Amino acid sequence: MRRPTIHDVAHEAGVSISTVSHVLNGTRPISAETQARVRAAVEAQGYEPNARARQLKADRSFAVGLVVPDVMNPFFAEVASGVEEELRRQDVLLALCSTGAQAGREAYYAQLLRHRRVDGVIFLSGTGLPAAELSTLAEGESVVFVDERVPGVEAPFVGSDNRRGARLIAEHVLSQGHRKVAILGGPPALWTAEQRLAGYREALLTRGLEPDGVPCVAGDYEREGGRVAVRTLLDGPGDRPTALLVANDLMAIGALQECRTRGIAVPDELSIAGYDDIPEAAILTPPLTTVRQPAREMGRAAAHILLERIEGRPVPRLTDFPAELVVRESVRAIGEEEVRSV
Amino acid sequence: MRRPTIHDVAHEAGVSISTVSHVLNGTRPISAETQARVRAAVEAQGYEPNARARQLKADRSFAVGLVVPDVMNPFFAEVASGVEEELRRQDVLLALCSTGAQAGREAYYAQLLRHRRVDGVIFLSGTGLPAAELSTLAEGESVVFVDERVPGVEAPFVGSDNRRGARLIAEHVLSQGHRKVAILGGPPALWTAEQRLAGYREALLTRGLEPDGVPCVAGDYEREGGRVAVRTLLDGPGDRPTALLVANDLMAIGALQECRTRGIAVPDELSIAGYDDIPEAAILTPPLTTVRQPAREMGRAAAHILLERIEGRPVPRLTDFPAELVVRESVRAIGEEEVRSV
DNA sequence: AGCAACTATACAAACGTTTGTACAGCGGTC
DNA sequence: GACCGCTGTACAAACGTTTGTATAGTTGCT
Repeated sequence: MRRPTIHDVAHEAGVSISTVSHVLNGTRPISAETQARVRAAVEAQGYEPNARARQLKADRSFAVGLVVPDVMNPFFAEVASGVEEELRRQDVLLALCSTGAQAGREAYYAQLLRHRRVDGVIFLSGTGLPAAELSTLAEGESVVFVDERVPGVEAPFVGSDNRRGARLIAEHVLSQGHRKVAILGGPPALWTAEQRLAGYREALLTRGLEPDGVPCVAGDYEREGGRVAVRTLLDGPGDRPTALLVANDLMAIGALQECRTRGIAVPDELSIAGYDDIPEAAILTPPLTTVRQPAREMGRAAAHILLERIEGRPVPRLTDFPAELVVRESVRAIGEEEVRSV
Repeated sequence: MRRPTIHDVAHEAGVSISTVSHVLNGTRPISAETQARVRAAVEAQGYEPNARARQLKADRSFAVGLVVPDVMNPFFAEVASGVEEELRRQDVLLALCSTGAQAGREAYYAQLLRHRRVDGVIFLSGTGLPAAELSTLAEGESVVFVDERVPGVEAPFVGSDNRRGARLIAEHVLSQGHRKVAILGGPPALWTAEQRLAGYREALLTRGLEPDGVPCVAGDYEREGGRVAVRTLLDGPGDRPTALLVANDLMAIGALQECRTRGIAVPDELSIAGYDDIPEAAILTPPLTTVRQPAREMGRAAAHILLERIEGRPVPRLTDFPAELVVRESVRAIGEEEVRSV
């Protein structure tokens, strides 16, 4: 049973196809009786315009891609959720592309999305793919980058002030008296990782600590990676640190797990600070002190900007959200006695 | 700068457009020299076939929709991840649709996806939308349901044995000596909720308990919902239960939080059993005893079946994965003394 | 009565492919 | 030397819309 086309409707209504098109789109005045007949025919046949034909004609697909390292990462999931929320308001479909933080897959999706001629792409890169690669891949499409900035790329960017966020939390742990801190950073190729590191170092300097003196290892922003990275930190030479600055919450969770298996009490023996404020952060034991980024808002903003840009309207080159310190219980003043609440 | 079309390439190579098409698709033998000239022209112009035109002609969009209550729910995120993984192997795009478990949005997306003529839809319903609604909405599309079964619908279904899973975990807590148990169920309209409830009751009967005698409230499968639901359970008449059967992990987390604020020790004073084995389950304090569903596999299978069905090949009506008991620390034998491991 | 200015509709081109059909050239066969 | 079959290519139709242009019918003005 073939689905009816505009021809079938026109035939049944006894009018031309252009007339049908015009009544359906309201593109031109059509007499009331003709409209009625057309609508009746549409109803009778259960006609629905063929979106594919429409897309060809309009040279628009009413879909945009979202390239993201991993939807299972709660932070990315929240960004994705915000993106979708905004797109839905305009009946635009979201093509979800998870790269697993693999450069090959990121390139694959960039290419696939371009070949498919989606109307635009939101990039949340997780691979540090160089700007040159990305911008040729994205060439011709409207693109906006979110969260993770790719230096040297000219597209609009939506993010939050990672440097300031990192500084805030580092200052917080230092203000609690910690002098022996260690850093568990993100993938060095990533801009956010670099920014957060810079923020930590700023805070250290302010407190009179030599940044190059603090142990620092690079993680991969994932739970298991955080777990193994924290091992090298804990097994490293010198005294064990009293506080850990971890560049994202997922790795902080890994660190927490490692501490648990080693029997290191958090925060009594070791304070741990995270970044992102994913939903899990609040339900951990102990609840994680971290930095909140408005992930959903960022997703929404990115989608909004992309949509505006697709429409040809001018958009901001840079949209910056504030990052906010969230103090919970995983960071404690040094030497402070544990207080059992029950 | 207009993107080149097949005409431009044909012109530059001095051949007809059909020749270009045939060399690009290998649809017909073309002499080596002609091929070379065409490829050179393609290269020179940076030609890329217009997917929209191709889709119109082929009457395929090479995209499928995934309707899901909420990507931020880790279980659904994992299913989505599996779906995407499978689709990627065939260069099929995934349109992500989050309904927020709202029937209106579920209907909206079903309609949008049909209007957009995606090649198929994977439904993970979260609203208990009646079969009649859904099947008309999905009419004409290839559809497969995953995880959440909609009774009375004829489409292929991929799920896991919720009833057995629930029975397993209920038997586990009962085997630990608990007699005063309470049930925190899922949304009554949902099939999984009903199945899990049935499984719990089976186990209760086996152990000689009267199912109607155990307190039972309905939750919404979400964290906050679990939290408030557990309140009514804890504040209910009669003795406080010693064990809670919670129909999914998210609600179990909510229950855990509520217990923490009330100062109820888990599992010492109250055992809690979950369902789904989301990644968070393992990192909670205490780690959650729960039932594992192979979410990623289910997603993969659903995508595979959908793809097969789109190709017109026969597919199984029912694909059932096993559910598996995961014993961790949130359920403890009754009366057993707490043993501090450190 | 004739013409201008509408209004409502029809016609046909265009969007960029894929693919069935036609045909030109050519070597081989009787 | 006419015919057959084969290879390589061109032509044109079709997919289902949207939209610019043309036209028929009506009204109103002089």
